[in-house]
Amino acid sequence: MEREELCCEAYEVHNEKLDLVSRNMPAETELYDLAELFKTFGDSTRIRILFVLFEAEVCVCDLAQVLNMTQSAVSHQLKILKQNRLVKCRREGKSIFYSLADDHVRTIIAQGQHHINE
Amino acid sequence: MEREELCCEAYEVHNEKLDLVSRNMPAETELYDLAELFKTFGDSTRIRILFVLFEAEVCVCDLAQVLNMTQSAVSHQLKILKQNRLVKCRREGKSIFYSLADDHVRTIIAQGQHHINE
DNA sequence: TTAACATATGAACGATTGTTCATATGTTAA
DNA sequence: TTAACATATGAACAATCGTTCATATGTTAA
Repeated sequence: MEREELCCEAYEVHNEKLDLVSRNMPAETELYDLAELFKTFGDSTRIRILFVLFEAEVCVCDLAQVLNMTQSAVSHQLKILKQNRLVKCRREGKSIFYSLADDHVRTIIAQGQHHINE
Repeated sequence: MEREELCCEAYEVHNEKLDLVSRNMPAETELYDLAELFKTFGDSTRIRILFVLFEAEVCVCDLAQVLNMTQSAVSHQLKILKQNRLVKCRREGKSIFYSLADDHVRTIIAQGQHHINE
């Protein structure tokens, strides 16, 4: 037997399981990146911003008005969403228009909705 | 025109967009629940726990050993995962075995992996 | 019942997070 | 250039979060 001591007094079964687990555990960096991605979805303000972008490409001041937030607060959250590649933006004159970066965002939130509505 | 003042000096277009947005914005409680769900995924310790449960139903002390964490820390995180219905558990003698609550968990994490690996 | 094991939980701590405020950057029209 | 508009950003603050430590609860065997 490989391990000296084990909990639960059920040695063999546990070793089998744990070997299987370590074979399929992603690398440390991927685990960190995954957590970071979901952390980005884990705030109702950012979720609201994303739902706005589901419907339209909008500028920062419109987001602030619709969500009843300060321009600064919106801008800070947009930065986080952009850093995690959930949104992209383009400049048009004085305004900067934000939109969804790709369709994974829709899929992930849709899966989340399925989970909470059952 | 409905609104008195608007930013970006582009009144009509914005009103159209914002009407569309407000029609499709989920209720406050759903936004909050969604954020709460994703917050649960937003920690690398909990992600690691879930990856273990992808492979096997395990007890708390095994999780602690595999993840090199204290039993207490694991137990606290399992409570959060359980509150958000990501895992379920059953007692077998002195041990309590944890497993995935449903397959949404796998799907959501898989979507997350797709997003970060592109 | 008692002792040993497995898990859960409350308090406390440092660390992280989201907002606000003030201000900086960038763009356009005059 | 200057003024006005749109957005970004750094510092500061309260609030939330994850871990640790000590201890409580629950189960089993003796």
